[in-house]
Amino acid sequence: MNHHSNVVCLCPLDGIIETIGKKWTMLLVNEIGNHGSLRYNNLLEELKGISPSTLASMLKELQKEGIISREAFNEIPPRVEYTLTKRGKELRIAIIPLLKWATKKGNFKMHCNCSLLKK
Amino acid sequence: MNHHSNVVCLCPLDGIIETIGKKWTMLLVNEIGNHGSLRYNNLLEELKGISPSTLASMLKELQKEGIISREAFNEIPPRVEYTLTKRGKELRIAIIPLLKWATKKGNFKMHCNCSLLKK
DNA sequence: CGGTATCCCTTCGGATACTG
DNA sequence: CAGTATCCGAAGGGATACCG
Repeated sequence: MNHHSNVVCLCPLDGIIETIGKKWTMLLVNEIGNHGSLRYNNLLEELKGISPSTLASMLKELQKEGIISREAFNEIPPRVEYTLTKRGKELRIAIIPLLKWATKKGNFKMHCNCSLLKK
Repeated sequence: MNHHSNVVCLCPLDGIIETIGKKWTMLLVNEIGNHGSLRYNNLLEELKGISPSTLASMLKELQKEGIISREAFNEIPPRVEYTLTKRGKELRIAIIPLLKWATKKGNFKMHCNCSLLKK
């Protein structure tokens, strides 16, 4: 029997799904991805509604997962920049099918300007 | 400037990400998808560890999202079967890139038998 | 500027017992 | 068999004040 042909298992997702599913994760990945790099206070403004403590803990978690990287510059005033790692950029690509799937919900009206979803 | 060319927005994910990110969602979708259809008590066994109340609430949420459908048969003893909708099947396909992404984590060892991830 | 510390509320989800 | 009802602990995440 070849009923394995379209059997999917989810073990690769173990652990990481808990990170990805969190309220701010994809928004954060996306915001950084769209800008190239961002600073802590930029993110605090752009992600309207996130609290400083939540942002700080998310940034740490995403670093731990190898999705973003943090670079601190020795300046006054201090400057810290967050960027996507290679793996983080790949994540951003990997969710596009999911975005397209979500877009196809009957009542969804596109009000964004995302070339990757246009067709 | 054409910096929009690879700008991604996540508005399609509004709402649905909270469902997808929940602990049991993808496991449930997958389990039903792999079997074709399953009954409440089957799911209770297969998804080792899920509690009856959690399962019930997840099943309702996934129905509301149009991902699974419920069919009740008028028999004694009662029989109820859950299957994926067309949209649910599409979801299952849409997350494969995410699975492949997760698989590429340096330390991940494949111990499943999923033909869709084999190459 | 880039965070911590503290407090607090809500939601998630497990355990168990019960029901139509 | 297919769920509900009740109770509960743990985790997510917001508000605010403060720190190096």
